[in-house]
Amino acid sequence: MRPSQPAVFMNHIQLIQSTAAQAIETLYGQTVAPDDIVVSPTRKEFEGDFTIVVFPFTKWVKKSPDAIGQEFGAQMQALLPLIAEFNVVKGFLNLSLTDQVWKDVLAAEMTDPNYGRQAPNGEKVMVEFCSPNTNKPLHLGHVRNILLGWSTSKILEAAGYGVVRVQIINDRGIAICKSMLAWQKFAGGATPESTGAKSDHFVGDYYVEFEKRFREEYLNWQESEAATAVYEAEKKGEQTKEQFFKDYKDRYFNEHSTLGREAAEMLRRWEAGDPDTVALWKKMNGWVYIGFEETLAAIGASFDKYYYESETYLLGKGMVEKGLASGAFYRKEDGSVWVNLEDAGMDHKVLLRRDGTSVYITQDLGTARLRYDDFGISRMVYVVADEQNYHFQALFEVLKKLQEPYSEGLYHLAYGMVDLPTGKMKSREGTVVDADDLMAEVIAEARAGSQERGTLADLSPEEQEEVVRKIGLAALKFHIIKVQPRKRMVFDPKESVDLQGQTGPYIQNAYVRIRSVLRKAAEENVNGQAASQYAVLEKQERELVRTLSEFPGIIARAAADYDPSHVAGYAYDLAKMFHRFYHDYSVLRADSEAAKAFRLNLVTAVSNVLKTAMDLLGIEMPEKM
RNA sequence: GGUCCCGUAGCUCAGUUGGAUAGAGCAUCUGCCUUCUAAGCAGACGGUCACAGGUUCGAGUCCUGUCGGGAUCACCA
Repeated sequence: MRPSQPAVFMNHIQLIQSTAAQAIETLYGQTVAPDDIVVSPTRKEFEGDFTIVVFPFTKWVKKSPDAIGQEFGAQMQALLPLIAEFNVVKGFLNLSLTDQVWKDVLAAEMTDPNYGRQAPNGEKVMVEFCSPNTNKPLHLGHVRNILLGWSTSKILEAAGYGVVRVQIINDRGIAICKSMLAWQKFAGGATPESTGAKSDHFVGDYYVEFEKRFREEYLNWQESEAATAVYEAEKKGEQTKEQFFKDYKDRYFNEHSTLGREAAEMLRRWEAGDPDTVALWKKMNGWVYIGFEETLAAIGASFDKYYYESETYLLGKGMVEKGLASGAFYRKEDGSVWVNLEDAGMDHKVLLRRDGTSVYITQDLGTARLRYDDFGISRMVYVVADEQNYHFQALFEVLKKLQEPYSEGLYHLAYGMVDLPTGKMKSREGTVVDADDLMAEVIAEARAGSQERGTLADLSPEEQEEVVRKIGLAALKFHIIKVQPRKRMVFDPKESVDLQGQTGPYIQNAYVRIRSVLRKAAEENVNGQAASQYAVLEKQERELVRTLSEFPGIIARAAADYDPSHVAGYAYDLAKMFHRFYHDYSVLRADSEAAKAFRLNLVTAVSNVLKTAMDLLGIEMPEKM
């Protein structure tokens, strides 16, 4: 891969900024940092490519913004021959670059398929995402997580980082024991093979079965004398029986429930390494992993390494010892170990229980170190829902106190919950949207749309299905990834299968239209060689080239912010601009050979950028649709 | 109660370090396919940027407060 030049867009703006700084020096005798001068792309209702805001200059000269704009524009033009002309509207100086500038950047770099991607910068970053529990299949929340993690990792790669993708799988604990117990008691030896069920769903069904049986058991118990006695003894004020037992559920599970006791007993046996229990655990987790792999493959995500909590949950004690030795942590009289995070605006946090066992954060300390030892990364990104904000804040502070070498490069990519139009997803109420079902649904919708149009008739059934898969997944993925991560989002299944408007398929369609033009161009032996003869660019053509020139900067910003939605928004804007151009102008029937050649290069560049941008979002492009 | 996040059109969302008349899509209505793919284009309709102050030549954006929604504040994970 030949890496592209550094961001041209930044170069043009930076060039104008430094020239403006020079002009300010000359005209007003002031020294200003180029970065402090506001230069932005000119809004489309005005004439020009870039705009300088001259309002701030009134500090130095007693003139109207218009007068300053005029004299400043003239000075800029004198200093920078690339500026063809300028105009002043209110306090805004609009500069137009020469056609030659735009023709040059288009020809020099934008027709390269790798345009926008930066050369390796030698830094390695790890991205952790997905990280499911093994008792249930993946759902819509995981889908958002996976899309964010995958996309962020692709964007970091494009920005020049070496990327390691990992997930940590919560394969232990009471949840999977519930599934194990329910299977043991109620399955009668059934397996995914014997029932034909997708294997992670099969295991999830036993988790649901456990919860169902437990609920029945609890309801029955509530009628007993023992339950009434507990209620009478412990109710608070005027609490009704119903309210009381709602809150009492966890204590019932731990103190009275037969199923609860059995599940807890199973967890104890697992922790003790009981061979039968471990064998059952391996069997059921094995089923889950097969199902997860199918789902991940369908989404199009893959990982370099899997970490398992069963292997990491005891890690971190050594680091706690180290922190004690260095005085970063302290031990209470009861033997528990704590860290004081008050200087970071937080509380004291326990790191080891008084019996010496680990807590959640202890494990993450050890895992962070393990990953550093495994890969030598300098940065780690954790894609985890925002309910864990406090945990990661604390984790990062603790790692800083331990002076871990990667501790300045930690980032929690927090994202908001996904709600449905009907409200929150609740597994207890069966409103969780399953990942496999969701993908099947959007693909079915794309299939229906495609059949209606009949544009794929000349493809084989397999090829048609491949196109339909790409379209459906594009709709789903774009719908989710276009929203800023930190925002809670409402996911309306009806809207997610929309194929028109601000959607993935809309962008795919722009690409497909270009591919069609390029196929025709090849048939007609049209190529881009005469492009340099093209004299005057149309306004829409200039706007397209300028927008293309923003692409490297967009990638850089998305990488710096860990925010794929920037790329999504940009891809949509570019596609929209292209669709309008396509409607208003013809490539292959342009007035001159020069125009034909120039436009061929232009749409080639647009197709490259759209394809790259969508690739960074984990979305594939079809050749036809 | 403390801390953090969110609040922009009927709905879903954009809105770079403060800059021009706050933008898209969906929905509703109206036009445009013998012409490179109409999953498209153009137009109409739709706003007290939650509210109130403040800073500024200029605030959706920054500061303070209020209201509404969410998360979190375990020797759970």
